[in-house]
Amino acid sequence: MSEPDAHIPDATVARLAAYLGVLTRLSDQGVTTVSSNELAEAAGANPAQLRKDLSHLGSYGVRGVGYDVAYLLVQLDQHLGAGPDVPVIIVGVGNLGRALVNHAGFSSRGFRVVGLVDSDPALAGERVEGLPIAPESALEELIAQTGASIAVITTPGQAAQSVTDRLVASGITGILNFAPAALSVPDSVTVRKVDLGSELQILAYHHRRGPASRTAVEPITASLPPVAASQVEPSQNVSVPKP
Amino acid sequence: MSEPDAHIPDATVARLAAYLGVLTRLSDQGVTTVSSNELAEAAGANPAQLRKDLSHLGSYGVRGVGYDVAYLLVQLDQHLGAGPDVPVIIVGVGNLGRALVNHAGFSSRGFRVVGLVDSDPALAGERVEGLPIAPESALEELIAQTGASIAVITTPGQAAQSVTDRLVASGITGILNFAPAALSVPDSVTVRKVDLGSELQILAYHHRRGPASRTAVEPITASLPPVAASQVEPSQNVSVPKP
DNA sequence: CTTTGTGAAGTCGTTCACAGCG
DNA sequence: CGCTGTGAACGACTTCACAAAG
Repeated sequence: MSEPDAHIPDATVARLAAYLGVLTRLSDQGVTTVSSNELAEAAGANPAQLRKDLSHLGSYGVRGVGYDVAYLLVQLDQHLGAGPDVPVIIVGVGNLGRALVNHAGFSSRGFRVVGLVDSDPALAGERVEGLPIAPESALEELIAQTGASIAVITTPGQAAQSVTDRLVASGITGILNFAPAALSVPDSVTVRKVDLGSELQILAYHHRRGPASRTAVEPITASLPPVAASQVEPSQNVSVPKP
Repeated sequence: MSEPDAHIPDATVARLAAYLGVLTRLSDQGVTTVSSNELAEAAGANPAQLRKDLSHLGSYGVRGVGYDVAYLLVQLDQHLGAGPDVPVIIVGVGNLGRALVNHAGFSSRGFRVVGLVDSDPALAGERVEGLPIAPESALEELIAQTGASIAVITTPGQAAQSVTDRLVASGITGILNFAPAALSVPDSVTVRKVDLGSELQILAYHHRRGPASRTAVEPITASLPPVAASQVEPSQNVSVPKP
């Protein structure tokens, strides 16, 4: 299975994104070669799993040596990336929305926040990190002008579904949802949900079980409920066992 | 399996946390009864899965009727929760850290941010939402004084591991990690990782596959790599198919 | 001799479908 | 008669272990 176009499991895609991040850092550090052992450890994964994940894309390693960082980086980018400067808009400019405008993790991956929208008229026109906040009525226009196909929702839960419907109608195909609500979208749209409150709740649960229980957590891109639709929870977890 | 103490799969725990959030909202709205169908839809899950999840805790429903919202809420709280006002500290007071200090999703779940730490001396003493920023040297003291057992890391990636080591040494048992780094911790500590850059990358991947491919995303508490250790990625995703 | 790539086996989680109970 | 609770079937992901390649 070295052919590129086959179906790639969701769990694998999530890990590939993590590998990409690690590779970018290694490349910046001047590292030229990595073995599956090294890369897996840096990404919090299992070496065998990493090799299998990579095998979905093709054979980019050299037996007896490992992987060329620069080359693998390019290959991963071609499979996952959408080129540099992918436009993203943020809907809901509260504390969280503001914090994400210049988020380093976004820009380092080639994403750029090109638009902000908020329903509060008092915010219209205000600038955050140099970017003006558009009124909610300008949502469709903003998407058309910026060409964004990915949106981040940081509104209160009750506003999330109506915003989502408008985003979808305007051609958005990927949504990162921080609002505490299950979004309903067509199968053609992918949703990943990040529920920070649930994250702490999960940590509290493990704590209550006592320091003795070593219940593994979910890996970043562990397993997902493979459904035809596309609501995903970003709360992926990665278990880091001690091999 | 109606006995409480059995082992609960990580995937289930993550969903239970989501159910808890939905139930709280329903309760606030005055809803007194829900069926597995209704609750599952609101949480973005499958009715059968929800019933199975709940069965890990016991039989709290009434056949032919559904679940009593208030009662189920209490039961879930007892299994997941750690009581009201669970203390949490945040290490790394950048944009993201500041945004999380008064995050509504935290307080509504009973968590309260009681301490802030940053390595930048220039920030020491500054207040965020009324809470003073402590110097890094006071980390251990802060944990001892507040009794926090859960920490949120929002530092740059390179600082994450050293901070983690100190947190663990001070008795922290749960870590929510936003830094782009795989943390190494003992089995007794649970780590959940949220990598926002990877989240967008995953969305971009699905976009590239064209609107035709309805690759399901990972469910919030889908499958995890069950390891003895406890590094989890919060990037859980939930697929929301159209039943 | 080292490290990749991968079929096969094993494990875990989700979905089905119905018995059980109100 | 409706809806829950659950054993059993199914499917997916992970881990193993080794052949192949450099």
